[in-house]
Amino acid sequence: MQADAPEQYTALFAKHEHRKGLPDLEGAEHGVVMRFAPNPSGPLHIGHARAAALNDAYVKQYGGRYILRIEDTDPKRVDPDAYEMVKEDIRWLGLEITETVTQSDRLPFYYELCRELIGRGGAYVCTCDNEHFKELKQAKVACPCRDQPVETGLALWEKMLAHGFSEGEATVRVRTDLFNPDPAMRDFPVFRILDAPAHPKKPDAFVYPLMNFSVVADDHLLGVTHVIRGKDHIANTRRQRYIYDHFGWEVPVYRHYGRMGIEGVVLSTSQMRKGIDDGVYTGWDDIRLGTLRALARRGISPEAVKNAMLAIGIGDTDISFSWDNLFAENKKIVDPVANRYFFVPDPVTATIAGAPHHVAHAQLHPGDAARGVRTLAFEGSVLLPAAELRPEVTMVRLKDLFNVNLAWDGATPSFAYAGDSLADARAAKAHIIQWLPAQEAVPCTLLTPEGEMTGACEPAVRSELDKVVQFERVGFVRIDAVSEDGVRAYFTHK
RNA sequence: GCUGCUAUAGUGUAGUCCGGCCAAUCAUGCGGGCCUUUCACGCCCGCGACUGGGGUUCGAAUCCCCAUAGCAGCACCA
Repeated sequence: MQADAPEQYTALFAKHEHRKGLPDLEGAEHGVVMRFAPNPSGPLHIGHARAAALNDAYVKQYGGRYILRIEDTDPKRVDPDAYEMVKEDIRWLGLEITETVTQSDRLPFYYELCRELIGRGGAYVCTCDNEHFKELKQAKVACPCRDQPVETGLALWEKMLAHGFSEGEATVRVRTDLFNPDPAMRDFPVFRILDAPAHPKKPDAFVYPLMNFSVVADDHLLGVTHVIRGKDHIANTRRQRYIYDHFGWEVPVYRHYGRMGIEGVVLSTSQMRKGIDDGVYTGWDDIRLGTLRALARRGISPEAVKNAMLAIGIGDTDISFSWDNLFAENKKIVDPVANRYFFVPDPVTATIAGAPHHVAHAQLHPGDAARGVRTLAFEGSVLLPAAELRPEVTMVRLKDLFNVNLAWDGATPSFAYAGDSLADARAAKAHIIQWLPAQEAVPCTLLTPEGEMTGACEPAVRSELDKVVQFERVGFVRIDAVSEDGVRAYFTHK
């Protein structure tokens, strides 16, 4: 059979091979041009990461260009600091951006295209009151401006550009279909006048394109072939087709992925900004926020973020984002590289009777002896985690050191050296716990989503600033700050 | 209300276009075990899903209809 019909044979089995990776994009065989188009209202958050990572992955898969387009055509929603923050976040994510455009730099280009669109009869200048227009639209009735001759439209457009109208007095509308069953499609606006606030980058501007116009203009001029965005843009895609049709341009391939619910962090830019201003959050990287910089501060690697987003993919179903899955991706990346250290939460000082002085050597990484060891000198007393010292506990083993017997006088334990034998500890089912030499422990605050945990860590942790390490038996943490007073670490995950 | 989209285990995802190999994939999570001087890593075993109801068919996760649920849009935001 295999020899007779090899093609059918392979097809038979290909069908049920389980696909991994992203689905193919139609028409992408010869490369793609894609874009990531954030609004500069604040730093990027997890929601942005999905669009950013998906587009990035497809450009890498098919080859081509990846455009960063800053969509700053609404001065009300522009934070001047966001331009730089967005770029920082993109660098952190490791996107392979090939070029960057900023829409506020391109206003003359949009104006020229608008002139052309009006000239083609594809748009008109509407001077109706906005509320009135809405009523007409609902009733599928043309507003008086709709029938204006092309010359009138062009003249009114020039008047707009000459500031002959103020805010709200004139808007450019695309001629679509008043009988479209979806009222959202009917003669939607593409340019409006905004007298205030001034645009942070273009203080003299007052005629602004709406997103549906600038996006089409740029996508066409930049040669964008494929667009992957959230399904909140489905209606915009349909609107944009009208503009493409008026110009006679070729339409890109679109994919709209479903809504992603994210729990446990704040994502709304306005809410974040208010919280920062009010002093509720320490900044854009406060770990209670869903920004990428907050994730970075918690010790999440950019690769983990991208991998998690690619695993979610471009399905149009609404999904809920899983922190567990992100953490699992991160652990795969971080576990092989993170050095191990002792951190003793809620430390109790214990003087151990009868113990010889001893220098312990603990591996920096259990899977990689070549990385070397940390040395901890035992000189009589140690710090132990209070949670391990419960009245029913009669023996513990200090990891990489020796065994300790506990004798309880009521609630007060006393500690005595119990030999070096690991076998003894195993026989006694003693917990193997982390410890620190009392004389050289460094104060350490561990910040978790649940709150602050105070404790102490090894002195060597001081050299791990900005790195993710594992506090043995506690979890992975990122060393956020090192000072005279000690170490501050953020809990990443188990 | 109008317009459109979607529905696979706790979570994410493959399979759905072109019905049979699907008593349904992989990951994560959870439970158990092994390994281990970490409650990490690794390995093994297990748990767990085709929204409901009709229809077409020899045969339906896959096609059709209805229901239900969720989501998006109906901005001079992006």
